[in-house]
Amino acid sequence: MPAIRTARERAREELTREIKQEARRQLASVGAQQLSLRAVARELGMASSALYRYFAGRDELLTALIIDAYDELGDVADRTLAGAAQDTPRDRWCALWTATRDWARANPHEFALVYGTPVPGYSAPRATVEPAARLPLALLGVVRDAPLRPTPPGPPPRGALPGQLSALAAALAPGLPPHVLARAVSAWVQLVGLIGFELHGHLVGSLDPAGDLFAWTAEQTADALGL
Amino acid sequence: MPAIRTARERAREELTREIKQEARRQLASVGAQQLSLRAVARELGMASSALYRYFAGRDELLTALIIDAYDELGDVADRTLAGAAQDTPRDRWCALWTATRDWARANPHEFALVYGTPVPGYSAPRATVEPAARLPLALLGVVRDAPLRPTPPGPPPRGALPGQLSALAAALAPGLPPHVLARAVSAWVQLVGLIGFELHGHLVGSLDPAGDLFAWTAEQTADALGL
DNA sequence: TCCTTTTCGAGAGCACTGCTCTCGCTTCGA
DNA sequence: TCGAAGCGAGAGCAGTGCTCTCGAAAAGGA
Repeated sequence: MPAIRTARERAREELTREIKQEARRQLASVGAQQLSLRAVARELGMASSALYRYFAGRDELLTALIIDAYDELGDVADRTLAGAAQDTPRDRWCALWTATRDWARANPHEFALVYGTPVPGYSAPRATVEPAARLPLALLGVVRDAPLRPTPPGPPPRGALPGQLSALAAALAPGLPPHVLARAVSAWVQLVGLIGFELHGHLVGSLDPAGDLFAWTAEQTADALGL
Repeated sequence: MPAIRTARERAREELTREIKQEARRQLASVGAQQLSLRAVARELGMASSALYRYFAGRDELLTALIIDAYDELGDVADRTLAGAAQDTPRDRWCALWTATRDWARANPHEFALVYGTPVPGYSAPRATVEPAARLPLALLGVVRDAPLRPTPPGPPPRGALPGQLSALAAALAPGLPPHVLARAVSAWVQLVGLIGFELHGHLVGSLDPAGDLFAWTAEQTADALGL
């Protein structure tokens, strides 16, 4: 019954949204480190102390922004896949890569917030793991649902890795060979790592602009997976 | 003539070193974000304002720490290669990977400082690029000096990438085929990306502990390079 | 309708931060 | 020897996250 709510509840929900919205604006313009509760309150025309009625502190506000960022990236992935339903799996894979990079370049601070250095003493709350998994799940879904060319097995997993891989496969992609799953994880690391390198300037002077390197890496990983 | 210096010069050098040392200690314990000039000064028993005689500000102090961290990582790489001079190139490659991960796990805040989200509005000064290049150069050196098994060429580089790769090859590893150089770059991204994922908790619950995944990735990249 | 309980916003205040400026003291070099 | 330069300390400014209290407003039971 979302219609019959007290005026207080509606106001609270609206203000919570406005606070997040303004915080997001500041995040986009100055980054997470410089995000200031007082500045958010100032911009909203309220006392900074009043903000604590809605968020327990800076960390909780940042957590909300992290979840939003993960969800937005997950939405981008879902939309991309929906728009490429008729394409080959390989094209869907590359489309996901491109969409992720485009989002990251358009929202560098949001990308840094979720895939960069965590804020100190901050450990991701439970609520973040589900939205965080959306992008890797979308990537894995393309691999899972595709007819894969056979690929050479590569180096054998050792130690705890075979168990970890089979547990992961059982939960997410039953039937996927372990070495393919391992390569999918590698691809995910490459996707995020390469975007991070580009955004944080580690490629400046050698491989910047990185668009073509990025496209090559997407194809390289698709090859390795047998897509 | 480093012997004949005024007392002032010697004191300045020593204090500069002590400031960096204390800052490093704080960096290791609380991270870059929480690094406080005032706390450093307090610990050294001096007024915070006096610190500005030695470093123009927090950013400059952080830059000094960044350079130190890159150099320490470079030293680790050099020492590792020196200690593995008799090993096969493949073993040298894997030893570099392991040493890098070990250093990162022992110095997570330093790793985050150099490979994590840059501080806001901060762009790496010229002085950092040379020490920053030491680890990738060491990795590339192993590949350059090794007899490589022929590997399938993989997807062709397009757009600006062939030019970037040949310029890079000309400067660092003449004669290295472009697709091998591209894979070396990919491997570098994977090395740093995987360590970042592990340190920042992105693998918790699925592939953590990540030691065996890491070893597998090292071997996988070695295979791809023909090592 | 009244009255209690809960919710809320504002303000003051605390303990911090980075950074600047000034004021004396010490050291250096001509 | 004496002026200049380097240096440390202190006060101060503007900003931060966060807490506490107080009065007003809304909510809901009697």
